[in-house]
Amino acid sequence: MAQVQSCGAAAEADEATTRDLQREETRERILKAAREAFAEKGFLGASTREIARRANANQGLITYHFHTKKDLWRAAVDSMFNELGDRLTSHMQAVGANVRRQDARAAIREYVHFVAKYPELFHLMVDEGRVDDERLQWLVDTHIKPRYETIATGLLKVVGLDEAYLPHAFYALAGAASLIFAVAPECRRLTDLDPATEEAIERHAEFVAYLFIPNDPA
Amino acid sequence: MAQVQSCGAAAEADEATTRDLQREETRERILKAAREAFAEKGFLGASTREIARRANANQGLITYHFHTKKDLWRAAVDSMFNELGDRLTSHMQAVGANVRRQDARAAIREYVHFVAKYPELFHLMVDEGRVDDERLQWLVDTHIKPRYETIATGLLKVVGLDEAYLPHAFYALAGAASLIFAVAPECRRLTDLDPATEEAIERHAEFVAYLFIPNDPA
DNA sequence: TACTGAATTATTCGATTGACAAGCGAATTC
DNA sequence: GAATTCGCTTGTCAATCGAATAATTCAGTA
Repeated sequence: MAQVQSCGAAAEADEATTRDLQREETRERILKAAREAFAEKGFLGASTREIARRANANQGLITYHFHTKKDLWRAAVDSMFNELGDRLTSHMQAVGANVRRQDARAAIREYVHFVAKYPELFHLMVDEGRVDDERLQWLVDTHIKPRYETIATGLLKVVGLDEAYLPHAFYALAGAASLIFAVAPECRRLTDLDPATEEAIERHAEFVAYLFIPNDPA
Repeated sequence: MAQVQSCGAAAEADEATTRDLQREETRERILKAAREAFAEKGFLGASTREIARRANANQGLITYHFHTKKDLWRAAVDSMFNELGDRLTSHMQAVGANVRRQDARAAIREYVHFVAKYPELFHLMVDEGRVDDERLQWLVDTHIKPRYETIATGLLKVVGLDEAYLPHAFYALAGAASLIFAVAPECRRLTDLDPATEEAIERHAEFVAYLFIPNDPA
């Protein structure tokens, strides 16, 4: 992940720059620690000192590289959505214009696997979605809205869904797909199932897929 | 909400006790404010000073009546779950031993209406369910486990559900029912729907009920 | 009425938070 | 090789947190 501009034929300055390498390396180290910490403790629960400690970096470096804690959080969310959004949109685009039920189920399966691998995204959404502040506005506009459009149109096409039910279906799907992984420790304590196992993920994916897109076309 | 032991025929001391009345009244006022504040800001985001301000009470009263902030939170959770238990179990018992699909749908409807009224319960579950600490253990053992049993057996009876899918169905239902209300500000910003309105709640209840218990018995 | 004890207030404490300023020292540049 | 840039460290600041303590008010009792 510590890649710098490795392309050779550039016009301006792109020397090896040992300094830039280390700069990017520590920046990435902090970012990774921030993602983990925010996922575990939430925005308020994770302190910049703990993030720095996780990243084996000085606390002052956070201010130096990311200005404020909020900006660090923003960068962490960005990196998550970028890394993981690619998976989903590419899958959706592969499905194409005329979606069939099997394709839609596969997309839901992909979505479930996605949220299972990165439950911190769900935590972020729930953490930020409850208070209507400037952070939420940024989150919705830059990341959630485009994803909503994609999923929504897909659901409209496949299942004969009244447009009025669209928000309901969207949030029902998101919740049904994500919650079990978001509260995995609780699930382990409540049942004898570990949601993190591959079989549990696949079983949940199948359940949710057939829940929203049943066999009978009705 | 400021009811005291109004029953007359008691053995020991149950004088009118103007003081006990006021004591219980302020206690309840703080509890209500705490529930609201915890729902909006989360456990860390809500300060005891803000809770006291909301309750029109002095901050010291929180320590006096509830000892610590965690105990206040615990009491808030208790009061919420007790109300949920009353509503849901009475509804479940009315359903009786041989559950029919319509009855099960009604129960789900009731559940949706409840989580719509108290989205803070979902926030609590997500907040606490992600870290396996002593708070989670208490939460699962005292509140979630009994509710899990109830809902699980209900689902097993009505829908022909493989027991292996039980945890998946439970969390899928909880997530599908709750998320849209838990992130209501986000939903308002994302769509043109306000999940807090009565019609939106009922529409969501109907959607979820028929999602998990479709018309065709198959 | 004088007294008592509980409910409430006012004040303060130690700890932790995010953020900042000054300086160091190695890498870079001239 | 001297000068300088810049990633980084150290130390510190005001603000805010939960909680404890002392002071005060006031209803109930004898």
